[in-house]
Amino acid sequence: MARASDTLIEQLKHEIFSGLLKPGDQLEEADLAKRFGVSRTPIREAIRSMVDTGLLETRPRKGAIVRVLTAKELNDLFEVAAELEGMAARLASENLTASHRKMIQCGLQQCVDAADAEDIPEYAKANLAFHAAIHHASGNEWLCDQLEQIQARINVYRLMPYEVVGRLEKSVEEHQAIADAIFGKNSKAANALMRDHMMLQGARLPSLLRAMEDF
Amino acid sequence: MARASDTLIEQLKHEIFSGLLKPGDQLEEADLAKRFGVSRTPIREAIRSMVDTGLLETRPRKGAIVRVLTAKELNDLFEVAAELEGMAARLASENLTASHRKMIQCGLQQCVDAADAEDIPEYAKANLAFHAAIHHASGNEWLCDQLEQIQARINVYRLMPYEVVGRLEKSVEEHQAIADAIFGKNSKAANALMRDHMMLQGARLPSLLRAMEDF
DNA sequence: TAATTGCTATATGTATACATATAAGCTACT
DNA sequence: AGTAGCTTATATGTATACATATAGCAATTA
Repeated sequence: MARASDTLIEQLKHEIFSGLLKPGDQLEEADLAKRFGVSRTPIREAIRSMVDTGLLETRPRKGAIVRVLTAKELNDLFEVAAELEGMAARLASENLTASHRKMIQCGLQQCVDAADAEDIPEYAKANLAFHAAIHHASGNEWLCDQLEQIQARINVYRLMPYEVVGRLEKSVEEHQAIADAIFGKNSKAANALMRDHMMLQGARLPSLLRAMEDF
Repeated sequence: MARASDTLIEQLKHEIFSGLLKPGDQLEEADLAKRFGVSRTPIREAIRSMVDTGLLETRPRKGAIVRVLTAKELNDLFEVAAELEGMAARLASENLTASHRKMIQCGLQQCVDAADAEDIPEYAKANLAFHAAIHHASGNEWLCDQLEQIQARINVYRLMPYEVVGRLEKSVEEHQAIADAIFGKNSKAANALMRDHMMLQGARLPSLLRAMEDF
């Protein structure tokens, strides 16, 4: 049997990503214990873990809340994400194998299809798949882990309908260019294109933050 | 009063960094509870936290051990460290303030002094101070946190006398060049020099790993 | 003699009881 | 009426008791 705390982490993450729990919402141990039908012990372990990964924050004697990021913190996060995504693209281009090539192409195709259908939620999924394929293609496990954590933190702020249809087209074009660079073993271009791609995402932060304040 | 688990984390980290606990050593909850005079609860929280930061690892139902890194994992770690250190150097050069400049210069001086004295443990400390100064100068808090975690993980493998005196001289020269590039606002050079500097560290990995196997 | 199966010891995972610090609300005094 | 101090309620932090799964070992059989 899997550990209860691990299950809890998954469920809490899901509630955060789906928007049920918003930044700033408080998590009371007794509440959660009743809701999930377990004792406070695994709840505490799950909270502790999520604090360590930066999804939650605690004030001493004041419990845990879903972490609220300031504009600067979000910006810092995107800056690091852009750097590491660029690194992944570079390494993927240098170490490309046939199977990884296939996975990247598959992710790309999902993006194209979702964009054609103008299906934004689907595009969000496809986008993650495309990036994850590149992460794995880098061959650096530790880099994958880091990017996964960063993605999780960014995703907390991704639930509002921030994608405009026009942007989808552009995003697909950028993805295509990145994939081409990787497949063409042009590691420098892959790195630069990916970084630019991420920076554009980050540049939309101000409007993202303004949208958040409506809640 | 600070939380017991936080104190425990510090103490356990210290034991790992000082070599009392070596990679592969098992941590039994009951043992630790007796040794530190607390119950198993804060012990478990501390272990959990250290697993999250990658210092320990657990097998289900088999408890925690100090994480053992394979050669590839250490290599991956250095690869990411080099990228992020390079990023920090670049940002430091772009956002340099007077006070940060002073801190970097201070760290550099400590390195020079320790190298002159051929004091290897002191040099290790000075080295960390120099790098930490650059991390902070980047102005990116999240980047600082990441680099701190990575440093901690690398440091587990840093207790053996791996520094030869000749290397100290070279390391100082490299530090000087990096500092010059940062101070001269030459962000591209700062990035490249720092990456090369870190890569050289990583290149010494094979001998490092061989040394480990003696234990 | 080797392998398989079952038992037992032990360490992890969970629940609950207890301690304690903080915050809020009330009362009394200025 | 406002503020200061005390009291109480509540949520966090810790300890301990209980449940359970796994690993090691031994005994029996092929």
